[in-house]
Amino acid sequence: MEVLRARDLARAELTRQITDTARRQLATAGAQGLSLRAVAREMGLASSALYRYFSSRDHLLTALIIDAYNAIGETAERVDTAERGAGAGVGSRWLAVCRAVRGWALDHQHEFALVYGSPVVGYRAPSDTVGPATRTARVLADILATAIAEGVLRPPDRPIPEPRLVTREVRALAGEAPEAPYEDVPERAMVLLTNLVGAINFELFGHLHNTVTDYDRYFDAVIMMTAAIAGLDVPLEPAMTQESATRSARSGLQ
Amino acid sequence: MEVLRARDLARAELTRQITDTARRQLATAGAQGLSLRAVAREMGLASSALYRYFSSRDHLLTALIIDAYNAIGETAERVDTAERGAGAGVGSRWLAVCRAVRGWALDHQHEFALVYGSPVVGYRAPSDTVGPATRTARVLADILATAIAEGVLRPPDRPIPEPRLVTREVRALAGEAPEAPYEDVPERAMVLLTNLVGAINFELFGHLHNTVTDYDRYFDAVIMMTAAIAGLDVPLEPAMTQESATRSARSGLQ
DNA sequence: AACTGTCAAGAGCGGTGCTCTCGATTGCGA
DNA sequence: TCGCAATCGAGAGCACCGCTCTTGACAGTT
Repeated sequence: MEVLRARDLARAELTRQITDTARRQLATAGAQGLSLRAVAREMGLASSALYRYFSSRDHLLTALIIDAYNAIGETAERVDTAERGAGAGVGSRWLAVCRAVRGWALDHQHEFALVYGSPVVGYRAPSDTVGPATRTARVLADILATAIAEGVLRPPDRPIPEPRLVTREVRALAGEAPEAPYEDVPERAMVLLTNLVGAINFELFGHLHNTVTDYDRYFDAVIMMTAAIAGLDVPLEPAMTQESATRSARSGLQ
Repeated sequence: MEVLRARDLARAELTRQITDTARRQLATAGAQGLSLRAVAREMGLASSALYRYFSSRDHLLTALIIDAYNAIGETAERVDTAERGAGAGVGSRWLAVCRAVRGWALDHQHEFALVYGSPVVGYRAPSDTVGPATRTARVLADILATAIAEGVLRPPDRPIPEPRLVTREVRALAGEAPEAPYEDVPERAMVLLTNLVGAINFELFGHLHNTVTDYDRYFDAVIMMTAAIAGLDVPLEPAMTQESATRSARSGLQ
């Protein structure tokens, strides 16, 4: 038993080394540039040996995608927990989480593009990815639910009329579906999430080039403006303390 | 002279045939799947012959990108001109243009992903693309400028304070920079454009899967909600007359 | 008719994902 | 303790890719 476990351990270790190497390669060559041969070469293995661990390039990609989703979600959860622990209000929590997601994206540009950019052609994401994919959404939904509970969410000027536009699963993401006058908050939350990802992608993909002067301040302003869609007030005063993003995406991914 | 012109004509014709074939192949294989050899094979040419017309795969990609930008911009311009001719208000014009852009994106998913999705690795867009890229933005900026001129744009509740966050070129996109209380409209317009692209990408990339019940109505709601960021009222009542989008992107790109 | 520039074709280079076979090693049950 | 079976890495090979270079055919000009 023990020795068998030893073999499995060795196998797990090598599997981890493969994904790590692949992730490093992803950061320099992009998703479509991910080469099994190059991974094998860097590890000093024959390319065929990798197929003992990942039966295809797609399976390796899936592993990387799940890892990326989890990393983003874990970042969001950690930052929100810290903010909540520091007694921050819902607006500050919201901004902090959004900043943290952007920070992660700037630090892991190709990984972010892997999950939120153009899908890799011929690749079909298995259902294993949906769980990790919702972690970030869950954090954001929880903040909005807290805002409702605290009574600090401004009801919308123009509510989205029936019928509801999001599925039951989404409405249930932050517990029970909100009651009047907050019935359309799930729809509005979806817009906020879409815009968060969209704003990051826009920056990452280079479309902000020559259009924006201060990327950090602009991002904060975007979050402030879009949060208003859900009636959430985001304070802009606190000094920028991006979690880990040091460089801007001025140049974008290669 | 005449004969020489005949030769140039033949060359132009073949060039067009190449881009058409490449575009068709783009729709089935994606940007990174674009293969010069496959294009040549489909045309009954030797792969090497294509290099007489496009000195590299990147040059062919650039041509496709410029074509896509122009097609989107031309769609936006045409729809807006038609709406304006029909006496539509700024809100209706805005919605119509956004719908048209989404419609084009749904009909040309991989082309849209080519310009607004993850950049192709190793590809550096030449400056030739910036002109066509701003056509759509110009249309949207013009609508907002009209809204200001007509006095129907609601001033923001929380203006973006100085300093301005967008470059002078962007501020000048719709003529003169707007005056108080509309100084921050360019920033807000940027958010609207980002969100338009982001919402389409989110749908195209499959992230709306299992979260939204009615893609068309949801998109309209998104546009209505985000337009409010700039103080623009978008009417939702008029029947959905998507320009050319017939199928939804429920499945997304392959 | 001779020349000159343009053209498509073909071979070849180094790269890719993936499959298959073949030894070598390793861990477990008898 | 020994033999067997499972596991492993290596290597060759297939069909594909972008791209380069050379070659021979052709057309338009002089």
